[in-house]
Amino acid sequence: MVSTLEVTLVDGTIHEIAAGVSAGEVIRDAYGRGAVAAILNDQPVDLSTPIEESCTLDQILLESDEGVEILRHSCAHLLAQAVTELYPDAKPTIGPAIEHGFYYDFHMEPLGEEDLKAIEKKMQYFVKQNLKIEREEHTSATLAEMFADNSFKSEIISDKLEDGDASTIYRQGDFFDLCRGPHAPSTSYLRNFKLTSTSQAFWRADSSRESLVRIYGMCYANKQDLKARETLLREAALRDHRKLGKDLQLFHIDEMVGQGLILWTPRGSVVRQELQNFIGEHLRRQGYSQVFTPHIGKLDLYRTSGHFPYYQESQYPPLVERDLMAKLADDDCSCSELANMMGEGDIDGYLLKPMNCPHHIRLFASQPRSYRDLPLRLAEFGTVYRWEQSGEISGMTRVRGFTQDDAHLFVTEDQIAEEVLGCIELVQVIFGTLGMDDYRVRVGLRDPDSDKYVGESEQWEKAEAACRQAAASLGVDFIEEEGEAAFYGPKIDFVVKDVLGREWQLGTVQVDYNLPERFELEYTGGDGEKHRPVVIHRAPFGSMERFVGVLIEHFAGKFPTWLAPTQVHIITISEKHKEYAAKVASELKMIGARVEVDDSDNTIGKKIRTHRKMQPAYMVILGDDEADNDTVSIRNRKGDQVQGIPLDNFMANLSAEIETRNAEQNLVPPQE
RNA sequence: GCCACUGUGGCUUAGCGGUAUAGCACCUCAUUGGUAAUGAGGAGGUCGCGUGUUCAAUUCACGCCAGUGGCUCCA
Repeated sequence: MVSTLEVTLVDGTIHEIAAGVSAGEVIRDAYGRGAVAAILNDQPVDLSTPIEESCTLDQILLESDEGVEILRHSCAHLLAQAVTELYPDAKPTIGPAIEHGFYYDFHMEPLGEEDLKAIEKKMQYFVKQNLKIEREEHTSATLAEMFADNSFKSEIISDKLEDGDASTIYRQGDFFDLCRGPHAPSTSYLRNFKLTSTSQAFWRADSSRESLVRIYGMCYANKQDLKARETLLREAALRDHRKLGKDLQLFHIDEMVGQGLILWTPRGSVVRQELQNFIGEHLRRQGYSQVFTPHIGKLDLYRTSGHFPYYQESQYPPLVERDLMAKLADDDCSCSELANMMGEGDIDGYLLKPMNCPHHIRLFASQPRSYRDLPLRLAEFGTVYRWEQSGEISGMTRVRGFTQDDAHLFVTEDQIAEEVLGCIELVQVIFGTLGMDDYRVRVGLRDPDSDKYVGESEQWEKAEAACRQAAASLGVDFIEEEGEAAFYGPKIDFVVKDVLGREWQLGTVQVDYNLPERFELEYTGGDGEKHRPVVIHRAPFGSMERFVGVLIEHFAGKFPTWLAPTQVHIITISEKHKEYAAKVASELKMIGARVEVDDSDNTIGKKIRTHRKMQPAYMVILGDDEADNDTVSIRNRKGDQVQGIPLDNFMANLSAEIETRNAEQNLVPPQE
């Protein structure tokens, strides 16, 4: 007599089944096809799992987030199967699902692009075979035996499993892998995948351990999703600020000048200058004082601040005076001796500044300060230099020299909350004006296990509390992340994504009790006693380079009128209109517009096509009709056009659009 | 810094052991054209840099520089 079990589905219906019937069968009867796995008593399991007791059951749809994640994990196994078949010496290590796909790390000889194609082909072959993916349970002893030839898997087994514990493997064809599952039922579920790239990784992300070959792939539930992702990546490539920066002549990076060093072209400099003017207006309103400080400072300054001892590897090496250098050379001083003497302060030198705060702090300390002077807000577009690893440098977003829209606010403890809020409001005004609403707020805290921070615990706690409180008062979601603090204090960061989904920290506000302590800053309070101020560091753009890089992608090179490197391109119909074009150009320049004239003898279609590439806010076309009536014909970037607009009218509207920093272009009504 | 890949006139690109394609851009001439390419002609390159192999290197090898995708790092 076969016993009968009750299976309760999420919709509340109860199915009576015989013991040993698989979860998949019950689900298929109840919901039809479309599941990739099941949830049995709140545990994700394979569809093939036999039901032995009464239970609750739900399906994981192939098209759901959880379903696709399982698919991606199974696809990682498929990759490992293909790799081990083609390269019998390759040792699989780990292979998880990630956003959009999966990767798998192998201990093997490095692969090239050709190899990737061959692996992909082999994977497709296994997909066609439609191999069953089957779960097997084994004791740790058996598992240790099965994976004896793979030291990585052995390490996992001995680390994660107690003696006598059982765990599972998944088998497809001749291939099997240690894995908890669940997995898709068979390889034919995995057909919508594509291998994307290879890279080096380290076993357990530890660079002192074995170097591994990582293979990345993407995988989706259906063909449309895969195609959509491919299309998105192609479109993203078109918005890439490195490509647009070249096409639109916004910046140049020169081999001869150096890696990660941005040369701003005239057109790019316009964008930067407009942004700086914009922020300058807000600084004046908020009571900031503008300062200028040099690009270098003595090593001792940075020993005091902590920059030199704590972050030596990410700075350019110190500059040493010529006479001292000559003397050291005469004394046969070795490089390591020199480094030691610098580290210990036996000789001094200068550092390219990695941050602006020490200079600003010395400005604060240059005079006796009273509580009446606070808050003292010192602002500077200060250029700083950091030795980023060569492989990490990229376009404008990761560079070695960059200009921060920096400021340091010297405040009393009572003023922290209000001043932090003022900083955050500034960031929000800027992001709002530019239509950047897709950002997240991150409160960066200490990593409790790291010793890279300066200062006392007590001060950190106060500062972290201040940041939390400020973030909470924002009214937007924020997350706290350990290990994301600056070395002198916690911070509130505004993080945006670029077109490829990579995150960049832009605006930042940091509360710092430590540097005032290290520099022994003081002010006289209302009580006549000496008190220590708190420093708030803030940079709403972060760096001009990174911000403009992200902005190029945000606008796809189509800057709003106030930011556009050239705002109006004037195009003549024929030679007869040169004179009128010159007149219009000079009047537009009188109101401060950035204008270019094309009175060449190319055809009108040709000229429009050419100028479109440079993305002016508007093109103005001038012919007989316009010259005779003092009007203009205007064309926007979308190709909408309007004719017979009186020149005065156009100028007034253009001025207004620029002055209000309108993110939209409104001078041409949209066409049907 | 590490791994893989890439580097040909301003841009996109063909080619490959015998100093090199084509398109766009540029210049000249003709054309005076109303909203996404008028026609003809011309000029422009020590094929990233260096060393080696070879009778001969842009092509092969090695080293360096720079870029791309990742890894690691990121005050």
